[in-house]
Amino acid sequence: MRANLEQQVENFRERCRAAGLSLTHQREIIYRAVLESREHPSPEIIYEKVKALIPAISLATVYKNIHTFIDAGLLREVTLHHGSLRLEANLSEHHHLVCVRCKAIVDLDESDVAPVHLKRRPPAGFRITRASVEFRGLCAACAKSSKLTAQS
Amino acid sequence: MRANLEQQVENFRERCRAAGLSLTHQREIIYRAVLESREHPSPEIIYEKVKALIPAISLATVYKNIHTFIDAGLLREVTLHHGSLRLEANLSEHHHLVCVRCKAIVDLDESDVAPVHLKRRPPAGFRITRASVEFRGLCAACAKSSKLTAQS
DNA sequence: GACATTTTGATAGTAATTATCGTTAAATAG
DNA sequence: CTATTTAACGATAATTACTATCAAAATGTC
Ligand SMILES: [Mn+2]
Ligand SMILES: [Mn+2]
Ligand SMILES: [Zn+2]
Ligand SMILES: [Zn+2]
Repeated sequence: MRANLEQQVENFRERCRAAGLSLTHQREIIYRAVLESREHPSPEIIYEKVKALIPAISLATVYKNIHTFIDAGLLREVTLHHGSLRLEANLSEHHHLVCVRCKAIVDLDESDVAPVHLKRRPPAGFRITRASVEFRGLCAACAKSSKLTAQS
Repeated sequence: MRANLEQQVENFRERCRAAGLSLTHQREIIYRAVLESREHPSPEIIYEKVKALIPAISLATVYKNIHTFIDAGLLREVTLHHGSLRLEANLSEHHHLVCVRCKAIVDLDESDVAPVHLKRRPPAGFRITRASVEFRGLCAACAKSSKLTAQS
């Protein structure tokens, strides 16, 4: 499941070529920085790490490449809703259906999903208070208007 | 599961009193606006809805009260990571453990979780491409430093 | 290596959110 | 019911995260 680093970097180079992306020094360093991070880093964190290796790098370059990589399917974003706060008053346990295109969020009742549970003990003394499932996909409207555009 | 509106508003009033929060006109209108929204609205959307009823309301008031409500457990945020983009290079199907306090995200292997699946047909022609579980709770470090502060 | 095309770095600009502060409304005491 | 205290509000400046612009530099192709 966890291929070795150089193998993943080689795969990265191939996918860049396939996607017609120039293989720049910056790109490889940025990609490696994410690859080596276990903590699901923010662009700022990546910027700090990359700056240690390429002091002259611009924050804009980091952001631009992160988006390039996401579009090419080389990286993924943890949540589709980092753009702004999204609220709900429904405090009952339930799940969500999210459209990767328009970001719509639809509630799914708890009873509509097979019970989720962690088989192993949570790592490192973590106390779990709730669990919910996020189903990602395309809503009907978006599916109609787009016939496959590299999606997470 | 879906109590009637006025009942929920009455519950809201009680919880405000219990939490020592003044019952202002603005608060009730804001809370109702979220309660009546099925679409997991952003603060801007709530602001627009509320403005129709209280034209002089300030956007800052909407934001402040939303946070007051979240802190009091009256509302919940859909994602704990709306502050900034969080990345991952792990493209395999897996799940997450998230600390509600420090926002740390830890990977859980797919094999550690009972298989998730939707029992019913997805509503309205939604095409699901992937599903992942988010377990929320407190990491060991945060559990140590906080003995219960109203958490989602 | 020369040329066309991308990408980069610097920086100005924008969107979402938060802080500040003087004014107003809610809660409480009398 | 009125006065007083305290919490909340509205206007707006400030901050944070991100995006657009554009001239200079690096890539890829022949
Ligand atoms: Mn919901
Ligand atoms: Mn992950
Ligand atoms: Zn959609
Ligand atoms: Zn924590």
